[in-house]
Amino acid sequence: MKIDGALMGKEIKFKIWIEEEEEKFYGPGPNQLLKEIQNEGSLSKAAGKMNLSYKKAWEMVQRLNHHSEKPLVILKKGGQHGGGAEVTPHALKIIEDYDILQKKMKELVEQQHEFLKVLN
Amino acid sequence: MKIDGALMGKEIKFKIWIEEEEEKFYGPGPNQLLKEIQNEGSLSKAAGKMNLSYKKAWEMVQRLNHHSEKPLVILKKGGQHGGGAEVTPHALKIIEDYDILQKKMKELVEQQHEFLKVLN
DNA sequence: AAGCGTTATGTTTTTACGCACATATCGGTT
DNA sequence: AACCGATATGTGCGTAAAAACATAACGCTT
Repeated sequence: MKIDGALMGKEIKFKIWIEEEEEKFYGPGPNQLLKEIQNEGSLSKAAGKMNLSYKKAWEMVQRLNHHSEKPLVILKKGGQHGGGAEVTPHALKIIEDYDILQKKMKELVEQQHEFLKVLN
Repeated sequence: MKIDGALMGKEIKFKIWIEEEEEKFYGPGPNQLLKEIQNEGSLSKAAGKMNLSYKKAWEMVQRLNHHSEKPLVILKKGGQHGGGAEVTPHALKIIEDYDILQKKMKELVEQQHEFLKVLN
């Protein structure tokens, strides 16, 4: 059986994000960053895993914390291992919710994808 | 009754597009452009309505036609009115399908938006 | 107090992109 | 054949985004 979507190489893609006062602060990037921070316990290592400059990662964290009542990431400098980063329980909740919405969107798109046939 | 989404100014936004071989060719911009072309019968006027340069609009049309088996826009140069632009029935079908998907996505997001509460 | 690894921040360089501008082309009308 | 309005296409400039580079600050350990 032929699957149109794959054969013709056309894909429906989408992106979800959260913004406040015209500023985007949560999306695919920050979502992944939070997960990496959770794994690594370090912002610089998390950035490295994502092929992201430390600076951009740091700015992401600032935006995240700025737009949330309670901090999502806690950064510590100095100390035994030079410092570190950890995510709060609030962050875990947001990651989960974002992933759920992402999944539902994906299902919706896949249901609907036969409209690409018009392009043939 | 308080509506969290409005009060805290945080919004969930999304975008859908179609791409082929890493190249985006259909999204909110082209979708609106097709509608404007249908109204105006002219690519330059359609571009004007969108505050878009003629060049960018023309490139959009090239991409649209390039990635579709059958043309979505027919451009004519010269003649009584200097030329003109019109959309094909295929374009109308795509516009419709895109708008439907857009609407369903919007509904899904609105259902799900209570997850913003975590940010308070 | 010296060392270490990480966070924190500034400066410079490069790249990408939009945008204005200029000009050519076409074909029906007059 | 001159005119007109729209399509067709190239070029240079300015700005903004991204990347690269440099350096400071911190606090525990030894």
